[in-house]
Amino acid sequence: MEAPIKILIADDEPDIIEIISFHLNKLGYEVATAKDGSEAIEKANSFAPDCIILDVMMPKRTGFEVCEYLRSQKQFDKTLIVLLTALNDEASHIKGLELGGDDFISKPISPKVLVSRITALFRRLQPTESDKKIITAGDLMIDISQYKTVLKGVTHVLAKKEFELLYLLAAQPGRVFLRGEILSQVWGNDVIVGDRTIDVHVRKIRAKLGIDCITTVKGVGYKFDY
Amino acid sequence: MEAPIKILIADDEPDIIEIISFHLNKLGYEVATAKDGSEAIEKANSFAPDCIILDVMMPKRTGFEVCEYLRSQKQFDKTLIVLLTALNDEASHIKGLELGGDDFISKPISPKVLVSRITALFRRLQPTESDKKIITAGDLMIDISQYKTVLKGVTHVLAKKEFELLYLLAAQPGRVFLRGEILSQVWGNDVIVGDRTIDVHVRKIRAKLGIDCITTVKGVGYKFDY
DNA sequence: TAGTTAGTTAACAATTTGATAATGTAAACC
DNA sequence: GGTTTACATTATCAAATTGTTAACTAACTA
Repeated sequence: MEAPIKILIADDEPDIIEIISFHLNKLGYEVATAKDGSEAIEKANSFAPDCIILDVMMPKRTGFEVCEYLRSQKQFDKTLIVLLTALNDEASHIKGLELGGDDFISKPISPKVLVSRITALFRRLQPTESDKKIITAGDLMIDISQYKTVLKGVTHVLAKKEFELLYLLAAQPGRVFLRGEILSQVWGNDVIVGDRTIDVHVRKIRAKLGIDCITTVKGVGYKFDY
Repeated sequence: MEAPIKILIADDEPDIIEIISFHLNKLGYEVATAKDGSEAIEKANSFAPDCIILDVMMPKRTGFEVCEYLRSQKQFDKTLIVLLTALNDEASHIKGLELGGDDFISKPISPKVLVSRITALFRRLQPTESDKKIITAGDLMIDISQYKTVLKGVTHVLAKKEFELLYLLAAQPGRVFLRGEILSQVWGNDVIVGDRTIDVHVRKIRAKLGIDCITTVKGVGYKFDY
């Protein structure tokens, strides 16, 4: 995510708001606050936060009501909702989660733990992070999820081994890979192939892309340089 | 998900295992258990659970160690990890989450709350945006609620598996799906079918729609591209 | 119960890919 | 200047992968 992550805190106790804001700000989050349930809904709409921390016991509308409302609105589909409460009874805990809350934390709250839990939730929310593996270098783009390379807007289709070899090198531009490293990474340790095989594949990549993005380091190996 | 959700419980106290298993089973989850850290890792590999509940204090390997190990393995990327502990100190709470845990719960645990929290975590894992029932790409429309595809205004009726395969690929256009992914998503992990089965279905889809919207990536898999 | 449909498998054809050998080339070394 | 060394190039062939067709089975339907 490019823009800073936005978090809305809704609680009627100014002390709580202040201490949580302080910790979240310190970590680079953009924070907005609300002092009751109605304001929480207003701010949710205007601020469009990525995460909303809701005290259950608030004037005007309870955290439960706000949570239920937010969950009924499509634009808050992906918004994390963390419910805070002084009550530690099982029933409200379960109710909070059933209304669509992502976490339910009983007071007294350690700000560090709260922040830690929110971080854990955000981590889970980024499923594409590990999937999206796109390397870009100048006008060359290498996308492993699509198994394709795009150079100056033109897509070039590489064979499996060619692609894997290019991807390995391009993942660490400038770093020289020994022939042995390349063999074990791309071909695996079990397969036994000759040294010349690498040369041939390097040549094919150069030919297909039409650019010399792979540099030979004589007597050592190859590196991606573009 | 077609197949039942699998949960692994690791705790050295048989009572805890029994009561949690009971509740999870009742809700239709498939449950496996382990009595120490080493067994937890073994079972994680053989059982391939969607969620792992780890007691922190276990013989052989602690929950922290197991958690750290699992997070270092790529195949457990998407596996939920819930840590249980008798200690309620802030430091281990934060440590557990930083090691990659998705939730951290202090004992004594209410089984209902535990189950409720796990459900909340799973709910978040479900793709909300791609929950869209209708996929459109150019003049092709794929409607899962009616199980039909409309191309240039003409409705084409695909068989169940054909449709599910097309739907999976079309949900993420351009993304290459490995054969293994396709098998586990469309056919499920338990069913064993040959590789040719996928080819045949792809062929049927191409024939019925009359367009080549599925591209073969040799040695890798298939992708939707239109 | 015969006919239909979906799903799967098997067999073979078509295609692509990968590895190797043979040869060419350029720099390094003596 | 000849020799050696290292890498590049080309051509070829075997192996792997996928496409296609046909046939079989199970479930459903009339």
